[in-house]
Amino acid sequence: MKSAKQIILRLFQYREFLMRAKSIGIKNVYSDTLAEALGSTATQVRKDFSLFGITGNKRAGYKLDDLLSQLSELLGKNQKQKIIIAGAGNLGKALMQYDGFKKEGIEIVALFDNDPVKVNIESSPPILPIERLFEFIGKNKINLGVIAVPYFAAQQMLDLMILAGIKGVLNFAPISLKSPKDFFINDINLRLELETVAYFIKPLKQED
Amino acid sequence: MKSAKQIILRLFQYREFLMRAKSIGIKNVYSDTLAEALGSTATQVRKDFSLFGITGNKRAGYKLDDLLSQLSELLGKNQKQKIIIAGAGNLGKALMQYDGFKKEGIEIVALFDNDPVKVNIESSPPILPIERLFEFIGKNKINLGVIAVPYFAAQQMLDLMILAGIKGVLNFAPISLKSPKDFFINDINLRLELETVAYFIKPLKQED
DNA sequence: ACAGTAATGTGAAATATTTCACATTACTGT
DNA sequence: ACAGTAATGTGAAATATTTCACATTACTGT
Ligand SMILES: NC(=O)c1ccc[n+]([C@@H]2O[C@H](COP(=O)([O-])OP(=O)(O)OC[C@H]3O[C@@H](n4cnc5c(N)ncnc54)[C@H](O)[C@@H]3O)[C@@H](O)[C@H]2O)c1
Ligand SMILES: NC(=O)c1ccc[n+]([C@@H]2O[C@H](COP(=O)([O-])OP(=O)(O)OC[C@H]3O[C@@H](n4cnc5c(N)ncnc54)[C@H](O)[C@@H]3O)[C@@H](O)[C@H]2O)c1
Repeated sequence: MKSAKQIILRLFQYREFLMRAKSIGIKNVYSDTLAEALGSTATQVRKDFSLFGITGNKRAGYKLDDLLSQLSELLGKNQKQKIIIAGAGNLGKALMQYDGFKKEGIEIVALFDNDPVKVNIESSPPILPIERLFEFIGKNKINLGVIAVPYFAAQQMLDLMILAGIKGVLNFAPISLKSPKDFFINDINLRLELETVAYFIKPLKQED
Repeated sequence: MKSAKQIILRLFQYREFLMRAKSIGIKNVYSDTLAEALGSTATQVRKDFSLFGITGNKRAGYKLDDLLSQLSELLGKNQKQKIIIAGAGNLGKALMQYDGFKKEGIEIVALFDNDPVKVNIESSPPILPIERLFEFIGKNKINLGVIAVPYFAAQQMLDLMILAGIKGVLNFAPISLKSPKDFFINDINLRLELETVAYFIKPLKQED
């Protein structure tokens, strides 16, 4: 099984749509429905399912509840996920205040910062001094971290997290981090994502 | 020329690294240097360049300044880019306060919100009432927008932006938006990005 | 001056991903 | 009861992307 990041992201998107469809009372969907919703194709949808052994009903599409539970199981959404965030700046706090994680079983259990002004053990989740990161990860068996510190602090933060037992991170620092092969890093560089849009909307010169 | 989003993103990453390398006094780089820096391969780097007609010096790699200016030209970084943000919530404000855009020629000229409490025409950039979005885009010839409103408001926001003359958006709302074919949308769903990491660090069952 | 070599640049091969084409199947309607 | 059909599921084909292999070239060192 390859499970490239792309396919997994699509499976999450299918699930996302299905949950919304369920909430408005829909009971059955077709590969076509999913395709339409994501701007993809019906074949793509069925191929994705086929790759993971997810099946529907010939002629009658997919029972929404069944499909949803198959996807949830596959994607590991039946377990809760605790995460910590390194860096309680603009982005760290935006994530902290976002209310969309909880209902998907993602709990931000703490943020960490080296700026005493940012520290606030009373907030929910608490913002703790960075010195407590290592111990906290171990004690609470956290395996997923978010890196929202400036780029020059990102590698040391990652090293510390790895040492403490973290297995994968979502990294917002605009720098390519080094890690062991079995460690999973998902890099998101928001500025580059913005610049990419800018590139594609530029009037083309003589490209063909 | 295909110019898939992926390649363009890599070109931006090369540029990113080169700027940092330049700042520490490096004058020459090799495809190997770039590959190492991004966790890619030297062939990939040269192939990417080759596809866009970027050339170096056989045997002597690339002169950093030359390469940088070729990439900058190609990626359209010689022009400034003005952008607006719809939604001055957690994420909109995080972007507003981020200081890394300006030095890359990206200027957030205004945010827009329908919550009077959020509006602040004195801030820099100003947070304006949503009613002014349409007129503002037209007057200031903005062609790039960011969607940072809740998902239920995202499509109407996009429609409005398109009507006003926007050519592409970075969309944070967790929903697949409909737009004309020649309109460019870059979707970023932060929750799914986090869930993807969670998926990959799960102890595998019997996948092979 | 020139041999050795370490780099680029790029077709071709390999691999990954998407799309096509169609056999299979179960529902629907009479 | 059964013919028609509208859907799935999936090998095979097509396409896209990455990697290989190596000819070319210009620098380096003597
Ligand atoms: N905010 C954005 O819109 C945006 C856009 C693109 C990229 N990014 C990147 O995301 C990351 C976070 O951005 P931000 O805007 O939240 O930055 P920020 O400066 O607002 O916050 C960074 C936080 O990290 C803390 N910090 C610094 N060094 C630390 C250390 N060694 N240990 C612990 N904490 C430390 C700081 O005290 C601060 O609170 C940065 O790498 C930034 O380049 C952010
Ligand atoms: N903050 C995060 O970490 C995070 C994570 C994942 C996804 N998202 C997505 O990003 C988007 C923004 O998230 P956020 O956390 O900033 O949300 P938020 O609720 O903090 O901010 C949304 C803002 O949009 C404004 N708004 C609502 N309807 C509007 C309308 N019709 N016109 C103009 N303004 C309107 C609200 O007043 C608010 O200020 C949302 O779609 C959210 O689902 C955010």
